[in-house]
Amino acid sequence: MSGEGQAGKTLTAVKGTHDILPGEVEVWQKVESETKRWLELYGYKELRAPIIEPTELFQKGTGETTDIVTKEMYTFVDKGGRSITLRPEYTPSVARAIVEHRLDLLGAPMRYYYIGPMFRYDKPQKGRYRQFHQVDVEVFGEKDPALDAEIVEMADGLIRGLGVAEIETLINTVGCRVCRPAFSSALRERAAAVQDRLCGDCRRKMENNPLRIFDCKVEGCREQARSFPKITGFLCAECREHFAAFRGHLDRYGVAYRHDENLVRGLDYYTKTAFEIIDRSGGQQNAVLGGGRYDDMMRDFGGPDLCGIGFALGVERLIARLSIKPEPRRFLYVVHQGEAAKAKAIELARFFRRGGVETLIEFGGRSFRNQFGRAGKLGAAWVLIVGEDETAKGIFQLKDMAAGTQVAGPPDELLKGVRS
RNA sequence: GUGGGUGUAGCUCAAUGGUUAGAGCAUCGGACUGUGGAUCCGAAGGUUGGGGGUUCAAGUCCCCUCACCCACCCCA
Repeated sequence: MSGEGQAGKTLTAVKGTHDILPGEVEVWQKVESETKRWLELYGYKELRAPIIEPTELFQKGTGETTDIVTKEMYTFVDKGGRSITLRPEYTPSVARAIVEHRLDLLGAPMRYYYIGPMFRYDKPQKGRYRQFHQVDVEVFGEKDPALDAEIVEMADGLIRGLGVAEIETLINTVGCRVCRPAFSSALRERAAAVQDRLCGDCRRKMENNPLRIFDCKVEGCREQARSFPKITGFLCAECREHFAAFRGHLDRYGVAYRHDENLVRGLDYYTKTAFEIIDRSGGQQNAVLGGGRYDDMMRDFGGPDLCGIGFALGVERLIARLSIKPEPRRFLYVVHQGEAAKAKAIELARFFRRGGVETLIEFGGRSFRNQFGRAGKLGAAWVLIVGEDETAKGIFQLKDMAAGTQVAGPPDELLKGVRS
């Protein structure tokens, strides 16, 4: 394509965004409906927040130091001079909605889900897009580790239920404000001692987020990281008990998981439980789902002291690993010839649609042969024949395209035949 | 933001620096004006991503640029 401002430029979708066309959209619809059904079995209700939010929401909620906030947000100033951001993630919006509408005073469980687009100004690659879609799940106000286990069991069951078999569920704990500082400084100290053997990125991580050294892909760093202190040795009593109880519940559910001490989450607000579901069949962007607990986020955000836990599932990443073929829809194709028949055909199309049958009628005015050919190619289940004779008698022909059989009758009788 | 790869018809791909850039599939029309996705015949479809350069001559070589793909960073 030609560059900006050049003549002959064709318009294309914005970099990192994609059209989801008929043929593929049916897979999305299936994933969305199955997801909704599954989450609602666990008592979740849909909460729909706007796509745009005040920029400040993410600065406070997601964290000023995160990559998302420092370099990945779509931010603009609106005509009223407000700084607006297309949401890069959903959790802050839910927190805002709870505070704004005082949902915490309703007495109902604060279990929410949402499926929709998120926006991050990343460099696109496989499994990573500038507009992408997440299934987002949030629970606020429940601190029992039984919930942590229930959520992981639900997430695991959702992905398996959709047909991704080669998955692995990873769990870890990242401690809390009481115990993490000691761990961080121990880690920083240890990393500093061997820093000449770490990559540049890790030397940088050493300062602001030493936990992330654990998920570096450079072999030298991985090797060093193996001898680094583990979080489990630093956990406070509360975090230790929480993690033990969480695992106990997972065992009771029979969920297969692996404790990965290197699992850290990218967002600042996580506390205690962290989990991820990855696809084992290879590929780089293999994290299909990630989440954890964030017990301090709501309070830091200026809201009530409510703990929270949740996850986000990447819909594109999930669908890339699915091979489901939705059932083709069965529909009726109306063929007609002549002016009077055309008028009747239009009337009959409406009659069948009102009767609940998907009906397609086209107005090309071609031969019956042509129209039949087209009905066959489009995959019509039935063809309704409306010619001069039929129109005059009020008795029409209905052909079953798969069987090749044909019956005659008045419209209401044919409708019954199609619906049975 | 950093690095690598690829750009030719709607799609998948051909074309030693040398005629008017081709093929398959798809589309449309005809054979075929009351019954099928087949077959045969035909048509349409392109500023070879864009711009500049080298050359008698560029789809092909060089530079720039854009887009897509892949990887890093980070994340879903």
